Amino acid sequence: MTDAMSILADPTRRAILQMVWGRELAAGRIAGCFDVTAGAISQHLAKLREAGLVRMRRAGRHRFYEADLEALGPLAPALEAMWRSKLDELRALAEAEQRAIDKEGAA
Amino acid sequence: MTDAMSILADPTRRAILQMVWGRELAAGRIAGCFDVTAGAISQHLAKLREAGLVRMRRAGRHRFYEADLEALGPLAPALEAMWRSKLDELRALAEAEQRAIDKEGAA
DNA sequence: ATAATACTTTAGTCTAGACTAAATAATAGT
DNA sequence: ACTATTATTTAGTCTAGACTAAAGTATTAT
Repeated sequence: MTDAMSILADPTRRAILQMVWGRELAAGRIAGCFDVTAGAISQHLAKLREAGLVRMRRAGRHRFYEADLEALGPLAPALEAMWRSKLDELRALAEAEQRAIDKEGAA
Repeated sequence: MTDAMSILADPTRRAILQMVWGRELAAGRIAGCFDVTAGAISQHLAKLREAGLVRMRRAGRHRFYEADLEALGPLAPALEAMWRSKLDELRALAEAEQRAIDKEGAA
């Protein structure tokens, strides 16, 4: 499970990566956004780090994580595109719903 | 396990996808290239198909599979790049070995 | 009809890995 | 020193999913 694809198969790990995409974030801040325990998130962060997909920096009792876009290679633009199209998808869905509501109101 | 990333986490499935990248191939021809049973490969093909990552065409008692590059979206170029750089990697390794042999011969 | 070929499906096993709770480590404040 | 805070590590559970062997489904050939 050392290759990037296997690491990124887990949805939680992808969500983490998305959170630290282009900005540092402390482990606690990350863990706070999920339903699972801090321990579980710490394990995910360790795997991301072992695979070299994120960098870590200690500061006092905090540990800041950030995505390593270089290390992701060709996957970096792919992920960005997927996340962007996911957002586009949701937006399109919302618009379709809005149109349905408008139509209903006009009837 | 319906998302493309989870489907592609499995190395066997990635190898299959690579085999049917840009050319149709019968299930049997594909299965022949792996150590696992034909049943196992059939299961992998079913998953790839359910996820829409490959297309299937019946012809007599054969079933031809081919990658659906459209469906892969942003992952298509990423995979191509990864496979290319993998090949480049292997080539570089082979050249390094050749240099080592040459050097040894000269000593 | 019978048999052979090409695949898939099913039933059941086994393991990787995601999770929790609790213990441990390291730093900072009082 | 003691306590709180931040995070990791460990031990152990539970489930998804990859695999096999065997049975099932089509299709073609004799």
